[in-house]
Amino acid sequence: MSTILVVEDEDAIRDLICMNLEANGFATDAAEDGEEALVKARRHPDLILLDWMLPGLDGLDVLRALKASPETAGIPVIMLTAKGEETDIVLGLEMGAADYIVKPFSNKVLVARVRTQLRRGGETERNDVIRCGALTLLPNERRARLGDDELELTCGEFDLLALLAAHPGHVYTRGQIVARTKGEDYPVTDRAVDVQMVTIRRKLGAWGEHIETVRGVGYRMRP
Amino acid sequence: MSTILVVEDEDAIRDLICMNLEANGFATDAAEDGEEALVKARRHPDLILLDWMLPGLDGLDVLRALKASPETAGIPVIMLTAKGEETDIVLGLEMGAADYIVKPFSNKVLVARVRTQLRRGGETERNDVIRCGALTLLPNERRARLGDDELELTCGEFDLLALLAAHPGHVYTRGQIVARTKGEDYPVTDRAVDVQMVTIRRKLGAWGEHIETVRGVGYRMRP
DNA sequence: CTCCGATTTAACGAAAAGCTAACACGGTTA
DNA sequence: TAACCGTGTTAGCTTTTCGTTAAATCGGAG
Repeated sequence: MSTILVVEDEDAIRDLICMNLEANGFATDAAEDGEEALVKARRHPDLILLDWMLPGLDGLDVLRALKASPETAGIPVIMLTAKGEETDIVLGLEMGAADYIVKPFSNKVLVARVRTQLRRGGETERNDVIRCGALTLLPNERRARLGDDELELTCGEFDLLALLAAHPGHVYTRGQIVARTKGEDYPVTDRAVDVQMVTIRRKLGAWGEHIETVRGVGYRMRP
Repeated sequence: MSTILVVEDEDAIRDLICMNLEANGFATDAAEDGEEALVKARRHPDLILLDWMLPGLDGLDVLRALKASPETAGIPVIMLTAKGEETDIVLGLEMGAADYIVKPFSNKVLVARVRTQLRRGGETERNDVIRCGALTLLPNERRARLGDDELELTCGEFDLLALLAAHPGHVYTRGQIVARTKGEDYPVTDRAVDVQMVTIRRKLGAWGEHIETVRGVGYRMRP
């Protein structure tokens, strides 16, 4: 599922946009000013909807900061502008914004535009890599390496490992693991997670120790 | 230099757009109806500006035809629509249009949008030769060679192979494969991909091993 | 040290995913 | 019209993965 970061200072509009996006199957994150936006952009949203008129840092400042950091430069940004800010629009597009939408806009247009950008983002290879100690995961290629050795992981094992490795130190309950690798309300026993964990640990060999069991809670990956 | 195909039935507007683009360093080609557009699209323009209200074939028809042909499907299309054609806009974007501009528009906005699309397009595709190990694909001529032997591939087989070979290592799901070789929402079973894969592998002989099945996900090409 | 609940682990069977042959359909050619 | 080609679907078969069960093991509180 794709996550959209919505940056907009007016509560009502922000909530409306978020609700609308969620109704269409997107996850959302929200920020109400430029600084919050820059912080939350580090969480790797798939797309950012950026209001142009913000208190403090304005849209252009935020966009410039986003494009300046390699970590966030690849995230497509759609500007939200009011009528008559045409100069800003050109500036924004030349600064690297992917698109703009003029307020007021309809829900349908918003969603269609978002989809277009996401589709495109999927096409251009975003070569992201998940690294955690000696472990390297390539989600695009669905390959895993430990040091220089290729690991033979099944689909489910890869997803589970990717979840833990993407957030080292974070503890996930078995329920969360199932929800995030199989989908919400996927009907399985908690034991299923344990079992999969066993085979993963076995495949990781000695390095398997880095997956810690947090008794009574779940599992965590140590970097 | 990039060439833009401008499809617009009103002479005055078409000339205006062309002049404007040329003043900004683009080459232009012009068509005044849908059929002419489809013919001229075969000349590989870098981008198409497509008016939505055309005599005869309308914009949607033209877009559909463009996306249906592998030869032209990759060319980004920006729709030119009048105010209040919101339904059309959504339709167009979902049919694969890259963007839209609402008339009347300023020259600056037009050029900025065109640049945005070209920048994007230029980053990705437009390679004359796709090479992956012993495999060589010539998209322009639609020919394929394995070592020194010419391969007899059907149209669909070529597209599929080109997709995988253009991004070695990258795993594509069956859905993505269909979407990118046949078009978004093309109605086929996933099995269709498997079947095509069988014949491709057979034609590749021993080298077919380089196409790996990633169980639970899709297919991947090993360099 | 003992007990109890939580976790690890092996084993088994069910379910899913993939491969492939056979067939169906529409379009083009002889 | 018949034969052919490209393309999809269907269905049977094989391989792999997944989930449950149940027994063994572990860890910490008392």
